[in-house]
Amino acid sequence: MGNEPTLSDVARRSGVSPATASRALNGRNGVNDDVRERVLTIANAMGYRPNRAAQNLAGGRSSVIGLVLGNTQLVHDVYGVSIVQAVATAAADHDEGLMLILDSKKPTEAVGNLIRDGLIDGVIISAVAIGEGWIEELLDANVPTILLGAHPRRNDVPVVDVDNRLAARTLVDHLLDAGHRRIAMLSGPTERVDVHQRLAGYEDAHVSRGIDVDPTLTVPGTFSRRSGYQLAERIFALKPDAIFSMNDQMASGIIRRAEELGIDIPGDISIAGFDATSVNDPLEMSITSMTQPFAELADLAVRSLIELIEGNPVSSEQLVHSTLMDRGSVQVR
Amino acid sequence: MGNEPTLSDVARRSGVSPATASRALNGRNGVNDDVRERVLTIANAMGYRPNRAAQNLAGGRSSVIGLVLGNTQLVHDVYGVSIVQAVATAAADHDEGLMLILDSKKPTEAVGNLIRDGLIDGVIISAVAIGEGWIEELLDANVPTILLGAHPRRNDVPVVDVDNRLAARTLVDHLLDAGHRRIAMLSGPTERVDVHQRLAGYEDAHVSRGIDVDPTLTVPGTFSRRSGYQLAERIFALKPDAIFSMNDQMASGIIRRAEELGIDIPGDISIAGFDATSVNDPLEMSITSMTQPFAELADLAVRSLIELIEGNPVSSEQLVHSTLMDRGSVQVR
DNA sequence: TGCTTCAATGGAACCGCTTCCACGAAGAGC
DNA sequence: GCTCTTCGTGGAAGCGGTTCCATTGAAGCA
Repeated sequence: MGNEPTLSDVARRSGVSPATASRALNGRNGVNDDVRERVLTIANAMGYRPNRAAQNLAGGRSSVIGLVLGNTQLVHDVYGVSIVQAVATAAADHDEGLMLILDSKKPTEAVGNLIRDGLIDGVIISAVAIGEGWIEELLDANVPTILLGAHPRRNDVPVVDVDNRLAARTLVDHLLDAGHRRIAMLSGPTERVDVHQRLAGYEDAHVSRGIDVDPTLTVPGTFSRRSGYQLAERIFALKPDAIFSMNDQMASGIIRRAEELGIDIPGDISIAGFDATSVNDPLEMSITSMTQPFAELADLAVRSLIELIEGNPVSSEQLVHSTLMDRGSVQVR
Repeated sequence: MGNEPTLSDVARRSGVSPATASRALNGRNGVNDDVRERVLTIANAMGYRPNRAAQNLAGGRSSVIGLVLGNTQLVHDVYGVSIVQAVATAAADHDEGLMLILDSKKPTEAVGNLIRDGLIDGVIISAVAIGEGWIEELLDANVPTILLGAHPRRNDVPVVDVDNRLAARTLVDHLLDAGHRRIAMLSGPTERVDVHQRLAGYEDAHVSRGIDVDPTLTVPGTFSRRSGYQLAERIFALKPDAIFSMNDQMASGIIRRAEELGIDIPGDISIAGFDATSVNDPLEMSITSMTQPFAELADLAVRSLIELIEGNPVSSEQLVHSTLMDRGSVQVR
């Protein structure tokens, strides 16, 4: 089995210099069209693939990006898993390698090393990692970075996220349209930006109809299913018509508790979630929810990161639209 | 901000040639001890880190390995997720980068390209990917490969796996010890090797006590929770004392159905699972199960792959021991 | 027609590291 | 005391690309 063809091989076969061959293959201009075509054809015929290590050494890019998730326990984290899967796919689509960085011990160092080692060109940091102090360091480390989900204290790093505010508003509008008026909300950790955004959306929906917002209807959760389960009774005690849970996992916990208490969902209380991950467990009741457009988010994040790496400007906030999935857990009153 | 120090910088500062510095840093012999120490100290002080792309170009290794999962939907796959997390951690522990390959479209090409591009040195293929035809190609492609979970038709590739047969036997012994005699089994896809191994373990346990194995007690499932739920009634109809489900997810489906049918677990029927992932959902009943020692498996796989990459022999099958987690879903009769 | 300008191309340096090979000095063997 | 090894070391050649710079020939212009 002969060795892999190199650029020189292609050049020789094409009757040009390596320099020209390189230019032709990389779409640089200053190459005659017929020459370019010939080189391309021959390279293709030879099954030529550039050696990335060499490219990287010479040119600076490795064509590998990192995905940082911090020390999440993926097993408990549907959102995180979805992100991983989506970003992996998006990266592949853009012909980028994807390096997974879960190292919980010293991620700054890990990422810094990866960058310095020349192994990756930039990183996508998932919101699930945000809040861990080391991220700050990383953000200051001057590596091309895209945040997937906003950071509470940094607005100098481009963010890609779902339009949380609008999504929440859409969902609450749906609830209001269905005739509900006392809409309890199970929110998430208050330091999270998306939580605030969704809260704002909740308020938007109320305000636009002149309905007062009752702050006592909001109960802070932790995004875990258990948290929904445990806080369910407290929420039921608020006597809501409907419950807006900031993710499906908590909603599922609430439903579980409701079953035990003999509360009929959606007969007695409507419920709506977020992330549209309830599809996760086909045995659980499906939940009306706002989608996280993972594929879109991931694609946008990867594309933006590439722009950043190539030195192009990227707008500081890019929001992706979420759509309502009506799955029947909201009943018209 | 000055540029990263290079090997030459270190060499110059140490008063030696780059060649010697390289040898010193890489632990090659033929370097005076005091020289080596001096170089090491200085390199350390300068915060020197080798540029991997350069190392790779010159030496051949990239210090990045791939993890191939095929086109699984991670969201539905606790096992797969656990593998990802464990392998990521293990790779980091061994100072290897981890490239995630989920590309479902043309993974052979993807992996082949990654290897040829010089981006990764070898791959770990998870059992969840096995059975997809392209794996065959990949295995023939002559890249260092470790299988995490046995392949039905290949024994020429080193395998790392849990000792399925012994584990199943241990579990069934536990059931038998508890006084159960009619032990129904919800197995997995019959083409899977681990399924056969666990079946063998089930038989081992029976045979060693002179108990006849009743093949009608075995029902094939698909490892999904839904499958457990759907097959539950069929299993209940077998009037078993106990059920051995080949993973916790199916067991959880069975339990869900039992709840609905008013069957008391473990009062009426004991149940035991596999993988010990039931911890996944704190709201579901916990299930007596055999552990998948993910951390160990991953570590062993990574270490073995490194051996392979370095040209050292690796035994064709390495089994990791599983332990019984008694979580109370088995009741003594 | 003669000179400038520019597009197309090749030559060569370089990215940072590893390793082969040559060389000198010191220790071993006689 | 004089070769023969052996050990420690430096020089230099790549690894496979990219890119700067020089060169050339043709087109453009007066």
